[in-house]
Amino acid sequence: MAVPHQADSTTARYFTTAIDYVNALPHLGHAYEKIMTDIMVRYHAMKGHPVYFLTGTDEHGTKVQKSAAEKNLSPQAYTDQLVSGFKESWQYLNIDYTRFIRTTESAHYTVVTQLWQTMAAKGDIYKKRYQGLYCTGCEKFLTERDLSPEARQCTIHFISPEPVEEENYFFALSKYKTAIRDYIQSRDDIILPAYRAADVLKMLDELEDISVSRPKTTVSWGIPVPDDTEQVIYVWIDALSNYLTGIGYHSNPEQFNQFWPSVVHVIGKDILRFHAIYWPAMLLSAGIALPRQIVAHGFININDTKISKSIGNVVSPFDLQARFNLPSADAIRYYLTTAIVSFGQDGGFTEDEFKTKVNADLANNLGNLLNRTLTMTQKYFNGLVPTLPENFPPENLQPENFQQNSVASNGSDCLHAETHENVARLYSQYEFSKAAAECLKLVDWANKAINDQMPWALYKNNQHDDLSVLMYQVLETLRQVAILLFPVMPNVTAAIYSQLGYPDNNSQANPSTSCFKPNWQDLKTPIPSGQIISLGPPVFPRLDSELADKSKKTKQKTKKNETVSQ
RNA sequence: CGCGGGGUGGAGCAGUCUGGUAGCUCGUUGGGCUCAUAACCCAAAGGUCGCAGGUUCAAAUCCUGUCCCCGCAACCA
Repeated sequence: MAVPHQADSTTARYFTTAIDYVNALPHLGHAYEKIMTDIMVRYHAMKGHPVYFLTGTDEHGTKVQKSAAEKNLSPQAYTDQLVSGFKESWQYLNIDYTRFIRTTESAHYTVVTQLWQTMAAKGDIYKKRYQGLYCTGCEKFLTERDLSPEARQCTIHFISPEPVEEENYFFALSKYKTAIRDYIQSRDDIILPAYRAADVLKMLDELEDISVSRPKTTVSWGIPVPDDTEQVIYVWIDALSNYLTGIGYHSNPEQFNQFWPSVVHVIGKDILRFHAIYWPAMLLSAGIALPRQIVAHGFININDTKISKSIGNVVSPFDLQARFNLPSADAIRYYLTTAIVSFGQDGGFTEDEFKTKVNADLANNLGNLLNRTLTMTQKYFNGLVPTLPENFPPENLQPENFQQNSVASNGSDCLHAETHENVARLYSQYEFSKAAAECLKLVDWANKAINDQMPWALYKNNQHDDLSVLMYQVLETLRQVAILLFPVMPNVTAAIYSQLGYPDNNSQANPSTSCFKPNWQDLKTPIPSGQIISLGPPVFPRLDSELADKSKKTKQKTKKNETVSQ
């Protein structure tokens, strides 16, 4: 999707993910959203922009209350358990969040209570008797749509719902209809992908006030309504306002003012309604500036089916780690990044596709390029980054000046400068799959350069200058690829950098977090000649490599036999 | 007439906004190379872009109609 370039007055960016409801451990769907957001954050950090990254968990409500009771735990103890599972997953996936918020934090209680009071003072919250049809199976009120047209029964439980009367607080949502329409139309990139904005505008037409509380008798696990001991605040105000708590709306005004409202909410397409309508309305009511952007991503299907516990196709990051013995989460990050080419669409995961994609792109192309390059550097240059020939004109590092089959260059001041610009543009437009593809083109270019110029032949023929330039170019290309792909794969790129001979500050205390924190400007500081490379084990071993070897060997044997028999 | 997304070589996808000889990855077949994780490089075969009309000198791309798949209820992003 196209994102027009805009000159924001501030470069600060505040990225949020949806907070996850803690009723089960995270799977690839959860992971996708966090990884996408993490890439945004890492990219902007590389560009030198101040960034703040909030993620967390939504912990109130009946389901948590019920699940906790089933396990004989207090709701708090129950959520504590699950939350640590979330945090472990995010740590494994290298989700580099600034703050992890839990809606059960006392800081959040303060913000929610205050927000409620502000909205109430504005006259936007009122009490209303609500009569509805309650299904004891669903444990909720049904709408007309939930009823079978003939029997007027619940379409799930096939029982007739009972009329029940409840007194709830309502939020005057419809009052803000026009203001929200204006907001959404104020720029063409408030909601991304753009086609979703039209959807939201349609929803606005039939907008009614929403119920924002529940009787304590129904839900006790929640934040109490101020000055009413009988009622508990329902999900909307409780959950959405985490974005305020998380940036220090109440506790850290300085930080809040630095980052608000340059906030980008990254969410699933299913909760767009709440973020594009309810949330702005609440903010308008409270007199708080509206978010800069709402980015609605698509879903990851597994084996062509929606992720679903009842279908049983849930795959967690740890499942993959165990199944493929992954050295780091980068394979998962890379796969999910490239699984959806057009941001906003759905994508798919299958074990076969995962293996194929990771082997082809990361092991065969990127990993193997590093390996073959370093081996040759070891062999031909005693493990030192070659020195360019005396009086070598720097502009001759341009691929098109050095060899014919080269990537295009616009004549900027360093190797692959045009790619740098393309990748930056794609990252800033959330086109991560295309950004990664652009980086892989450099890898292809280098693999081809080696094949075309045959450094082993140059070495034999004592064409030392040509050999030096070629190998230098390839080493420098690898260095740049490591920087460019850092947002997607923080681990592998760190390993590449380290094997290229850069000091590795990887702390022993926390090996999963590398200290490799490249800056976009580093692209322009080429690898120093004479640097001692550090050839190590493959940064990206093939997945299931024994099997791959076997099948290939069988094939070759067959081939040879055929040749012999001829 | 509910809303939205999608139907492009064997598989998975770009391209559709801004019409102009159909592109990428994987797979298949043939060849090359030997530095490498049996990886890498080259070449070939394979699609009239769901279907039918229309606009146009020209349509995957615009317009109309139509068929098929998926999501819009819980668990769940």
